[in-house]
Amino acid sequence: MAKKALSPRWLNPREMKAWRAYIIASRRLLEALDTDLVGFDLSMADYEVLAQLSDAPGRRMRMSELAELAMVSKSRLSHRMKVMEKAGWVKRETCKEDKRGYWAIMTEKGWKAIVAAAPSHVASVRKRFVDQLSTKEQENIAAIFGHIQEELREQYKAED
Amino acid sequence: MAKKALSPRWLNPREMKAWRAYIIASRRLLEALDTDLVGFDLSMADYEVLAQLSDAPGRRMRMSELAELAMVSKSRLSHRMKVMEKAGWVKRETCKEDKRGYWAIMTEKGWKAIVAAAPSHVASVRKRFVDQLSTKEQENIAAIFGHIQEELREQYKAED
DNA sequence: AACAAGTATTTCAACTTTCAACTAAATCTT
DNA sequence: AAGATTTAGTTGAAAGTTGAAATACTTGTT
Repeated sequence: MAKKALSPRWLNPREMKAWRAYIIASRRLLEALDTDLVGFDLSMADYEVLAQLSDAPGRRMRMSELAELAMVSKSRLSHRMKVMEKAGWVKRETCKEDKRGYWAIMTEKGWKAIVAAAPSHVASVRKRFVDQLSTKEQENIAAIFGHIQEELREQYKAED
Repeated sequence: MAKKALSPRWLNPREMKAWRAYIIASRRLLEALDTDLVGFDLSMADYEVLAQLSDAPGRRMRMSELAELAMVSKSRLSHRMKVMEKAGWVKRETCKEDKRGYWAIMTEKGWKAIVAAAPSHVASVRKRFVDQLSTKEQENIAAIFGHIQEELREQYKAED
C-alpha cells in the first residue's frame, strides 16, 4: 500500500544528522564485522545461523525455527545449509515426529568452527561497537532500539 | 589478519542487550524501509544513488564520486546504472576533461521518479525511526554513531 | 475414510552483487 | 618520450538472494 503524503515533513537538520549518522555508521560497521570474519570462512549471517544452532539443546533445531531465530528467509537458509553441509559443519536429518520437517544438526566439526570464530567475532563487536559506548550509552541504545523494534512489530500488524 | 584472542571477554548482559537490540532492530528497520520503496521500483541502495545524483549540480556526477557518496562499489554502480539507464532514469556521457571517465546524468524522468518516491521514503524514515526518538535521543544517536564511524575510520587506518 | 486446507521445506527461475580480469586514458619516472 | 604505474570505469562469470511454485506430509472436517 503506497502512501500518499501531500505535504511531506522533511527532516530538519537535527533529524537528518541522526539518520545519516546512524545509517552510514551502520553500513560501515556491518561491513567491518563481516570482513573480520572472512578468515573463518564465515559471514555474519552464517555466523548467526551457527550461533543459534549451537545454543539449541542437542545443537539441533527445526529448519523453520532456525530461520526465524537467525532472521534469514527459509529459502536462504536452505541454500546456506547446503553449503555448510558440504563444509561438514552441519547435517540434516528427517524429523520423525513430523515427516514434513527436517532437523538441522551441528556436527562436531561445525562446533569447532564456531568455537574457533567466536572469540574473534566477539572481540570485533567489542572493539567496533560495544567498547565504544559508555555504560549509559549501552543502556540508551538498548532502550531506543528495543523500542524501535517493538514499534516495527506494531506497525507491521497495523499494516496487515 | 586474523586475531588471536586467548581469553576472550564475552559480552555481559548489558552489553549483549545493547548489541542484540541494535542489530536486530536495524535489520528489521532496513527491511521495512526497503519494502516501503518497492511500489516505486526502488531499493534503498538505488534510492540513495538517485538521491545523491539529484543533489549534484546539474544533476550530474562522475561515476566514481557517485559510487563513493552512495557507498556502493564501482562495479555495482556500473551494473545498477545499466538497469536505471534502461528504465530511462539516468544516462551516461563520456567526460571530455578525462576521457577515461563518464558522467552519470539524471534525466527528467529520473528526476520525476525520485521526486515521486521521496515524500513516501521520508515518511517511512520518520515513522519507523526519526519520530520514534525524542530530541535528546536524536542527539544521542547522532553523537554515538558519529563516534563509531570515526572510530571505524581510525581502526581501518591502523589495520593497514 | 476421504478430501480440503494447512505446514515444512526444497527447487526453480529471475535477478542482484561480488570478484577478478580487462580496456583505455592519464600520470609519473627516468 | 618510452615504459611503467595508477586511475576510471566496464565486463562476464560465479555466487548469493528472492519469491513463487512444487512436493510431501499433517491436520481438520464432514
